[in-house]
Amino acid sequence: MTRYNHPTRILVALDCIIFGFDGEFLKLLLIKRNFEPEKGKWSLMGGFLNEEEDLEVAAARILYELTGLRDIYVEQLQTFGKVDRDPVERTVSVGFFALINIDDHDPEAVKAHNAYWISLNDIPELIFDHAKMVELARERLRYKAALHPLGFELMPEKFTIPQLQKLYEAIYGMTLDRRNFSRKLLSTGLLIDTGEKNENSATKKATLYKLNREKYQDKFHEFWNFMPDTFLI
Amino acid sequence: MTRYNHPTRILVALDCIIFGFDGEFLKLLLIKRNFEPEKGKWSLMGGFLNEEEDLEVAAARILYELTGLRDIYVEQLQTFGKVDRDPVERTVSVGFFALINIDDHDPEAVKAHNAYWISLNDIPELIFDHAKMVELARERLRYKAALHPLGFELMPEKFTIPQLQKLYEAIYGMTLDRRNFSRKLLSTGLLIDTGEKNENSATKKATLYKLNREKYQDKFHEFWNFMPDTFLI
DNA sequence: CCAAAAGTGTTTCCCATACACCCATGG
DNA sequence: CCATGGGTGTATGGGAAACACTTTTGG
Repeated sequence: MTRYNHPTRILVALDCIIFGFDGEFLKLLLIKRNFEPEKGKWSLMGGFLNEEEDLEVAAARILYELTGLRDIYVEQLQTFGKVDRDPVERTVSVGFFALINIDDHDPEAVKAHNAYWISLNDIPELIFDHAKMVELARERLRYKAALHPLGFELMPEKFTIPQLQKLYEAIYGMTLDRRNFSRKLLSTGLLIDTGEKNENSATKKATLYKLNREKYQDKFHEFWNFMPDTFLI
Repeated sequence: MTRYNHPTRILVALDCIIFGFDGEFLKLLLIKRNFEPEKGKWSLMGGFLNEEEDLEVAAARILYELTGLRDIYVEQLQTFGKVDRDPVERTVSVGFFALINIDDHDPEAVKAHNAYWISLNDIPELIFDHAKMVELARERLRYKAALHPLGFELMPEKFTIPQLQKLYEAIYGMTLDRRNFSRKLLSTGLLIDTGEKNENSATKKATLYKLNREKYQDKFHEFWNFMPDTFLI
């Protein structure tokens, strides 16, 4: 079998930055490592690329292994390739950015990997360059969520507008005007009124909406404007 | 020396999508391969990642080798990792997106690599998945140039507003209103009037501007709006 | 009846758009 | 003096932002 005449073949790893939202805080699914290397420390969920496996397939495999979920929102973040990023051996790692509904994950799988949902405000020290990956993923979320209706990926099937507003306020660390936010969202035509109300409320029950999936697919790449003009990245 | 107990180490390649603008057309720097594999066919400029070399350093090395330029605009595009993307051997390739002033490149280096500037309208068939890389890079350029003052990277040191408008029209394949474009650009405060005029003109000579580099650095990541609101990706 | 949260309405003001007009230059 | 392209001015409309008010619910 023919091969290239180049000496350097390298381990290719994948690391997944997995976001969730519990109604109040933005969270990441992190692993308290009960295996080597760096046993006992915190890290992202990762794995190695196999010989006969597409890169995206490997990412889906690793995400499924930890969360029990398929067909979730995943995009490539960036590839990290500093020589010394992994002290064990030269490794290039492709970072993947995932958004899931925090209620959908399989608790068994998460527990089996010794993984926990950690608020973005309380991220512990992470191994290797994982902190840099998290920071970049956070910027990417802030960037894209301002322009595209990304936030729905973090919501349950049915949700209220105030819940969605809380998500945006968590992403950007700022408060938003209730009335303008609601109008902006409804004007996108992305919301379908389910006719139901949120029963978990001590006051006026908010309307439960679901996502208009067809329109969401069609218009996802258009530029929208989910944040006030006064907001700057 | 300790190593990971994983069997698959893979060649890591880099491929560079290099954009230039000649005043009329957007162009790519492509290679007519006079070496194996796929000798005689067209491809992007690429190379392999070395053992003791950071990924970004490798990209800069490859770009320097072809153009003779350092400190140009480079960003990671995406990593391509289909199993069969390279028929010679399993190879993962990191795509890099570069913007250069077409007049600055070293013609000797370009000639030595048998490279040519090809208009984006006339891209020939490319090897492997390079056509996909080009398409993605093109989308990235269209995306970012609408939001950030990226276009200046493709301009010479001194340029006129009509020249810049021609660039945007080439990127998006549409005509723009002269007067609104000019106002929008000037209102950013990114342009410094050099006091000189473009002498290569048969009619009224346009003002030559240069980029306000400090402001450009500071404000690059803010959201701007260089395209009409009616424009959708 | 009251407090807290959800929903709807209104006014104002800025800015993007779509125009028209004037200026400079070479032939 | 005229054709071509560069530069400046202006009216208008839509939409974002900043507000006030009403409605629903549980206690």
